[in-house]
Amino acid sequence: MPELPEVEIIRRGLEKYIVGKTIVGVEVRLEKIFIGQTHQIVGARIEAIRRFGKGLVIDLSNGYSITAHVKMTGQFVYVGGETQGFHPKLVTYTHLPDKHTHVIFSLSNSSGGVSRLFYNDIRQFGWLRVVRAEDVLSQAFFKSLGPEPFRDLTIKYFRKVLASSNMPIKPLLMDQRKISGIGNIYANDALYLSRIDPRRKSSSLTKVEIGCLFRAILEVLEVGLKYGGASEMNYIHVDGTQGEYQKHFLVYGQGDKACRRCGGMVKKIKQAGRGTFYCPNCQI
DNA sequence: CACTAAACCTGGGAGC
DNA sequence: TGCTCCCAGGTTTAGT
Repeated sequence: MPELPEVEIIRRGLEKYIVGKTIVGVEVRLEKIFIGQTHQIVGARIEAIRRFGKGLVIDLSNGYSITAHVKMTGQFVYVGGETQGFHPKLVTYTHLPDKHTHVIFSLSNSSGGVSRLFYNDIRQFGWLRVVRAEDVLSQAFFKSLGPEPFRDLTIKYFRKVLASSNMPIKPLLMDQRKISGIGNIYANDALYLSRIDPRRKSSSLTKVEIGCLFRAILEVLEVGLKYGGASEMNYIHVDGTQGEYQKHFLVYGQGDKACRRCGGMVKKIKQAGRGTFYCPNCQI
């Protein structure tokens, strides 16, 4: 379920553990996951980690970058001296690689110590792609992304997008071409927080409702970040620990449970093929 | 162009 | 124990 907060937490983890290290080897165990040639990245130093929407970019010292998308079940897990053996929340990844490990990077630090970064992905939907640094943003995925919260998404643009769409508001929030970073969990929770029915036609929202929803989006993403993301399915941090936001869901995953605001029954419906949770009593 | 539906995959849970 | 069926959701592609 990685959305903006989860991918940002992964970005920070990669920044902490792999920036400054040199790639000394790459083992690709599942060809379709890794698009590119391993010789393009072996020998290069990792310079920076960037994020655009739910996509990651690992910039290397030789003019290449590795772009990545973890989709729903991808994991980057670093195993080295810095992460070994003392985390109370560690989800035990000392047994890596396992059958879901598709790419293994061997890294070395300036004093020659070797560590490893594993890319695991149960459902194999994610991808890693080697591209020239200058071509990253012209790659189809990155090119298609709309503005994102906390960066270039403005209330003015948000009003314009909503006003010009006949879609229900919830699928619109998840449309990465219009706004990037929001997925199913945070779309559900932002609409709940702003008391808006997810089925409402986007263009029917009033100026006040739009302002309220805009603030709710920033709020839920911030809370998600604060708790280290939602480890509902397979998402974990680069050091192998779990996020906690799944313990603080407002309405996501609460089907047939009591609404925490009014006590009414939370309803689950399907919109554009995705599960939608809302309280029919307090979301109007 | 807008929009929908299926495809990509595996694991976990329900029902039998 | 083990079978079938369904569900999870972020793109990506095919189709209307």
